[in-house]
Amino acid sequence: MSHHRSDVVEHALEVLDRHGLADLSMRRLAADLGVQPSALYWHFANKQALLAAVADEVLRRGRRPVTAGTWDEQVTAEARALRDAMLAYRDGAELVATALAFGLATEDPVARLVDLIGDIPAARVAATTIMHFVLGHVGDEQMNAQAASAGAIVDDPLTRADTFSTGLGIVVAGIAARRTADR
Amino acid sequence: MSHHRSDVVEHALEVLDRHGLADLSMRRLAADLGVQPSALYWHFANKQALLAAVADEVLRRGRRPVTAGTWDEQVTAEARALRDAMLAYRDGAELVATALAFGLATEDPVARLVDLIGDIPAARVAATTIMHFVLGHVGDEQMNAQAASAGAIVDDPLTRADTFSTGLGIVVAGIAARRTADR
DNA sequence: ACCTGAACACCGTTCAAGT
DNA sequence: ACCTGAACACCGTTCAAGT
Repeated sequence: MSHHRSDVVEHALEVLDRHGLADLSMRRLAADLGVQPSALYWHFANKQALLAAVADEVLRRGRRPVTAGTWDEQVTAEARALRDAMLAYRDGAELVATALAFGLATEDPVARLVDLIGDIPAARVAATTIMHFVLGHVGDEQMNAQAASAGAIVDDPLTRADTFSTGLGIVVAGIAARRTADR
Repeated sequence: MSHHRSDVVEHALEVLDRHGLADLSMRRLAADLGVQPSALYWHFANKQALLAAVADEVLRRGRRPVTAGTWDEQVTAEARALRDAMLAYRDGAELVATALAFGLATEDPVARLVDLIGDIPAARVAATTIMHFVLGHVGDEQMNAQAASAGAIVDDPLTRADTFSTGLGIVVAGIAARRTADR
């Protein structure tokens, strides 16, 4: 029986979550779908395009409506939603980071952050700074989680949530300083 | 004739700079050295260890003595030095990011930043936030540089240096707010 | 519209053996 | 101390052909 693009993405998400990004190969995914590797190339031009579609789906599923509040509350909420979206799938941060870096994602979380930060000249730089922070922090979190599950280190989720808040607070405070300076 | 560990790293740096991280394979590097792929495993346990050694060398070559000045001037100078170090080699940021993420690097730029930020509870989080910013920004820069050399986009080095300064200023301002709050 | 079959040009890693 | 030779178990991608 035949598959859609969306079936492939759905299956890729499962392989990702169960085995990690390193094991998400075209050949393994094809085997998982009961299909030849070459069949995937009817749906996607190449592996990067497939991964971009998967990253988009991760971001789409994590999207939250904009909350009421001041700009900094909104930016903070958006950053937390992005963190949750990426934490929901194994290696989510690395996946999203590469998709964004290659410019293949259609979801654009940076654009949403730019809107929330508001009309200052540095809005774009500020938004990508937030995004870099979130990607970097969650990337570290997921690395540590993996090391911990391998028994290499002890991992405290409470501490991780705490450092995220503190780091995010630092960046948001920096943007606040910019905003008052720029008007 | 026989090689040292250091010869291998040196050669890897050349392959990296000429062909990029994606083309830096054990087999290609071995061919470049005039040696069988298996020979590399006498020098390094695996590819990750080899890449960590290369990342260490990139960081080592970019290291600068601590300058005089206030803490924020020193942190800014250190962040700029890290940027320059990674910009000096093609895909330097991605290389260093993965080495640091896997915890295999012996160079520890975050520890240096912690020292410069000083004795506040959030020093470690603040330092990794700076590091995430630098890695993310330079990673984007090197992606764009590659896209530009492929003729896909126009790339203005002046703008890139400018966004780096602005973004760094935001994070440093955020840390400054923390420092005054925490004492 | 969706897939097979077969091929091409690659990977990282191990291990006994050589000098 | 440093390397060869050969093998193992993989990759992504292309393309003619099938239904």
